[in-house]
This record gives sequence, structure tokens and C-alpha cells, in this order.
Amino acid sequence: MATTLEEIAKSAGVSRSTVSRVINDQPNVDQETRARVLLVAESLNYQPNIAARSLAAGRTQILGLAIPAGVSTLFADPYFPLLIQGITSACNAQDHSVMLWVGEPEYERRTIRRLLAGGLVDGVILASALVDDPILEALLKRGLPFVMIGRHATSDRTSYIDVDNLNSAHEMVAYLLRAGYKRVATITGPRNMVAGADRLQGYLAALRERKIACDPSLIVEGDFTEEGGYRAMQRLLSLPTGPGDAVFVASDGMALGAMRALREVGKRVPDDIALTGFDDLPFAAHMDPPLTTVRQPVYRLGAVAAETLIEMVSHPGASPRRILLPTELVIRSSCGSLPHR
Amino acid sequence: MATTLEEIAKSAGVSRSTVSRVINDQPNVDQETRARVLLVAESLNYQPNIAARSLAAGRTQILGLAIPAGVSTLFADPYFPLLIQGITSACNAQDHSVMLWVGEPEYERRTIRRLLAGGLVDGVILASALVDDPILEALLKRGLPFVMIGRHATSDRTSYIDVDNLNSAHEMVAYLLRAGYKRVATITGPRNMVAGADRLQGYLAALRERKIACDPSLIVEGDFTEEGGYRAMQRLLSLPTGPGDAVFVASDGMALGAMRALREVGKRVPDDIALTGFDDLPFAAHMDPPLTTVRQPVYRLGAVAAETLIEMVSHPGASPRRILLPTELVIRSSCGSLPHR
DNA sequence: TGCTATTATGGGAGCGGTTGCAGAGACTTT
DNA sequence: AAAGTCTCTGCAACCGCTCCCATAATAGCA
Repeated sequence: MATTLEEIAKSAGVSRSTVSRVINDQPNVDQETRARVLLVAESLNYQPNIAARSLAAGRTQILGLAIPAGVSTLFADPYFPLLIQGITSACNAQDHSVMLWVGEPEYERRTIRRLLAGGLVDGVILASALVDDPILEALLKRGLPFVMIGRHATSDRTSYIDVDNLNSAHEMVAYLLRAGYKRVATITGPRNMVAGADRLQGYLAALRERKIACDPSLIVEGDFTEEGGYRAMQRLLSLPTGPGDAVFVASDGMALGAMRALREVGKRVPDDIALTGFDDLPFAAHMDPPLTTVRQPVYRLGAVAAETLIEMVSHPGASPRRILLPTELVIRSSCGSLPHR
Repeated sequence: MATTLEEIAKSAGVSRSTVSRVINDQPNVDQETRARVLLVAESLNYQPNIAARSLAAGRTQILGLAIPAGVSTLFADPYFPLLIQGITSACNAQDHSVMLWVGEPEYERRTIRRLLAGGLVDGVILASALVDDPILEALLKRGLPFVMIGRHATSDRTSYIDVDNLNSAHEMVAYLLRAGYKRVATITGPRNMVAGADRLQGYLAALRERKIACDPSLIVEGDFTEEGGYRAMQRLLSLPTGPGDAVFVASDGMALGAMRALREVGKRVPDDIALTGFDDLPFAAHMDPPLTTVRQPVYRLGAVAAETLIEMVSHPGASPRRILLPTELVIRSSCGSLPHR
């Protein structure tokens, strides 16, 4: 079943080298010869042996997708499935394959070594790596091309693809202000996470733009969990000056918790207070009321990451790529369906 | 960086063959020699080149994971993420890697070819393949070992891992009957899906066990969607004899729809009618009231599939494996927290 | 003690590709 | 017409590993 170059060569009456040139679309092959070889290859259902090619050429057409340990809990939302679809789709389109590696603490070191040293992959896509992830260091040292999903603030040698958290948050808050809300609070993500910090910056930028003084008590730090959102909203509610008339919550998960806190004290959304989220998880549309939020192009994030990485592999030594993808405001009724004022 | 066998051989003062034996844990190597080689290998941070090994030995230690097109919508629940985790975890433990292939219509044929002919993978895990999936045929013809996730009714040459749908349904319904419910209806999955048919069989078996005559009007076919569950429950409600006092719904998604239908007509769960689901999706615990359901060992499903496949690869020619994993009844308040009668 | 197992090791031929190099024609150039 | 280019092709040397086979050393046995 497994046809080899040699067989095709014999069958087409040429040398192995020539067949190889044809298969790899290299120049200096006679048109007629090329056609003949292609015909034979097709009829014999030829498929290059990846191991052999990899050994000889040093590249495998395989990208590694590393999802480090600990984020597995995030699997509860369809982020990773969508990301994976985007990645595999882009890889398929360019004749590449995807090697999956879901990190586990105990095997981490071992797997990293296998991944890097084995020469199995041409490059690595790092999905939500932690800032101090040891794999990052290893990748850099090894000189293996890689892109991160999620902006990485500390290293200037890394390439990344991310959504434009700052501008997205900016737009969302600007929308609230345009709609007439006066005192807009925010429940942030962890400050030490880039996404959390960027979204806060966007919030601040929107206030600045309208020359609104920032009231620090209206900024409460959350942790991207439902429970964290719940507690943060309680803190806002306990403010002597009140929670304001709108809250920009930096994730849908936290918005869920915030909504619960509001319901408990009998506040209605959006009549008493408006609420907006970030992520557009599936449940956002089914909340009561449906949540205004920011939709991330997760599928595209994956696709662009793969395309970028393939690009990087074929042009080694180029400077790091940094790509920010735009998001989409999804206006639902949690912030009032009409301008407020 | 990339150490080779040869280098280790030189460094340890032995031949390449001997080093290879040591690395692969083969017999006929002197204890002392073995120790010395291992030491050198360790200190040189040796990692075998997978491509070379694969080329020479004909196996790659890579398993393919195929998730055919169309099921991507199912990505909305954490089934696949969990499955993937189980698979990768088992593979890691046995020094295997996972090649991911998420099917897309247009690339399907091409990818199948690459997958099968490239010699890239030792075997394939087929996640929820359709009964007539062309890849199934291709795998059989090629003689490549594979296991399916989900029982396959038609072919006797295929290996599969599945949850024991029949017995799980049986247990669930038996539980309802023991709790004192008299007229237990069921909303089934599509009859032409194995899981749907098996769960119905389990329902029937439980009735038979208690010598309860089966009332065909209490069996309504759904389609595993929320909307399908909603409509099925409406049909039950419109029955002249009433919907019975409990409903075994064959999936949590449909149970969600059924609950909606009940709420619309003002029926209370479990006081007016009890409801049970199947799958234990995350939202089941947060429904109002929390849903009694059947928890599937999805992670284990993946792990066992990988382990079985690795087993099969190393013992070619053995007969197909069929494994059914037990489930767990998760009793919540949707069927009454105490026996009913 | 001689002769056959057994164990430990090295040699070398692949596995199926890629690629540098050389050579054969055909085609320009002066 | 001789020399220089260019295009097309084949040869052969790898890539790093596995595994069969030969050989040497040691052990087992009559």
C-alpha cells in the first residue's frame, strides 16, 4: 500500500531525485517529465512518508499545540474547542498537521523535552501560557519557532496573537458613556494577567476620552470567576456613594456572579443598573436579561496563529510577529436597549 | 543540542547498537555497560529523534485522534475537551503523542489519505464517527488499528469503547420505580443512533423487570436537542391519560427543554412530575431544580480508548475489543429527594 | 577437555526521503 | 567554431535509528 519514491521513479522511467523534485514543486524539471511523474504518482496514490522526509529535510509539516496544565478547568467553556478548530482548519489548508499536547504537571518536563528535542514539530502554538511558563524559556533556548495565544507583556522576543483587549474595553465603555450612563464602575480581571490589565486600561482610556475623572472606588478587582464577580459586585453595592449606574465587567463569568449579587439585593438590570460582560460565552445570550458583551474571534485567533507560525517556520530569523485581532460589540438588553438618557 | 546515538556511543565507549539496546530496554546488555550508557545519555540530555526511529522501526508512537466533521457543534459542551484530556493523559503515560484531526468536509478525503498513507500514526481513535463514515471503511481496508468511541452496531470487525447506555438507563428507571413512581414516561434519543436505542432498551428492561406493561404512548422520540425535548414533553402533556408521574429523558439537553415545557403549563418539578436526564452536563447541577441524571466517565472513556489502542498496536491481529464503562447515578432533587410514596 | 548453548557487543544494511554535485545536451555568445 | 550558459537528469551521500547477523567471550555439559 505504501508507495515509495523509488517505485514511482521506476514506473515513470526517471530517477528518484527527479520524482522528489516534482513532488516538492522544484524547478528544473521538464514539463513533460513532470506531468508524467505526477500522473504515475496520482495513479499509485502516492503519499510521502513523513518520517523519512522529516529525517532528511529536518522539517515535518507538523505544528505542536501546547495547552499547559491548569487551564483544563477553562475547558468548561468552548474557548479551546473553537481555538482548536481554527488551528486545525488553517493547518489543513496548508498541508500541515497538529500535534496535541495537553499539559499535565507530572509529565510536563518530560513532554517538553520530547516535544523540543524529538524534532517532531516545526513550531509550537502556546495556548494561554503563564507568564513564567518554563516551556517558554525552553522554546527560546532551543530556537524553535512559536507563537503565543494571548499577549505576552514581558518578553520582546516572543510572537503573539491576541484580541485587542484594550480597544475592545475602550469601545464597550465608550458605548455606555454615549448611552448616557454617568457613573460607570468596572470589575476587573486579575491585574497580573495581561488580559485583565489591558481591559482595565481600555476602561480608563474611555473615561479619559470623555474627560471624566476616574473614581478609584469604582474599580474593583475580580479574578475572572463567577464567585469573584459576585463578591466584587457586593463590594460595589456596599459603597457609600452607591455602585454607579453601569458596570463594565471584564468577563462574562464574573458578570454572571455580579448579576446574582444584584438579584439578591433586588436591583433590576438594566433599569437600576446596567451590566456588560466580555467574551460572549454561549450562556451570555441566555441570561436574564441577555448580556451585552464583547465577542472574541476565537476561531480566527487559532487560524491566524497557525498561519503566522507556518509563515515563521518558512522564514526563520524574522522578527517576532505581534497581531491584535478586532472584536465585536454584542449589544443586548442588559445595558438598556435604547440610549438611557 | 540534538544529541544522537552515535555521540553517546562514542562518549560511552560502546557501539551505536548497544546504546540503542539500552535506550529501548532490550536484553543482552551487561548491567555495568547499561548503567554507564544511561549515565552518559542522561548527562547529554539525549532524546531520540522520533522521525528516525519511526522510519527505521515502522512505528511512530503517535496516535491519531479523529473528530469527524459535523460534531463541532457538540463542542458546546465539555465532552470533547474531557475526552481529549483523557486521551492525552493516557498517551503521555505511555510515551505516545496525539495527532489531532478535526474533520472538515472539504478536506476530509485529503486528510484521510494523509493520515492513513503517511505512516504517521500507529493507530486511530475515532470520536463519535457516524455509522457510514467513509474513514471507517478506509481504516479497515488499510488495516490500521483503530478504536471507536461509541458503540458501533453494524460492524463486527471494529473495536469500541462506550458507556453502558443500556444498563445505565435501566438503573435510572429502576430507581424511579423503586422510589414509587407508577407511570414513568421516556423521551428518547433518535432511534437510529446507538446511544438513543440503547437507552430506550434500558428503559424497557427496567419496566420488564418490575413486570410493568409498557404503554407505547409514554415513549416519545426526541433528537437530543433542547428544542426536541421541549416538543416531546408537549406531546406527553397533551396525552389524554396525562404524562405520567415521572419522565426519564435520555439527555440533559432534552431535559432542559422538557423542563421549559413543564414550566409553561405550570407543572412543578418534582412535585407534579419527576424528571431525570442523562450525561450530567455542567448545567444539570444548576438547573431549577437540580437535575437527577447519569454521569458519564468521559475522561476515562478517552483514557481507556488510548490504552486499548496502544495495546492493539503492539498486538496486531488480535480480535476486536469491546468495552463498556459503567456510569454513575447522580441523584438530585428533580426526582424528589426522598422516596415518593 | 572438547563442543555446544548463551550472552554481550559491534558491523552494516536498510527505512524513504532530500540535496549537493557532476555530466549531458541544447542554446548562446564572441 | 570554440567556449561558456542553462536546463534537465542521475548518482550518491547523508539524516538518526532499528535490527539482523557475525563474532567473541563466557558458561554449561557430557
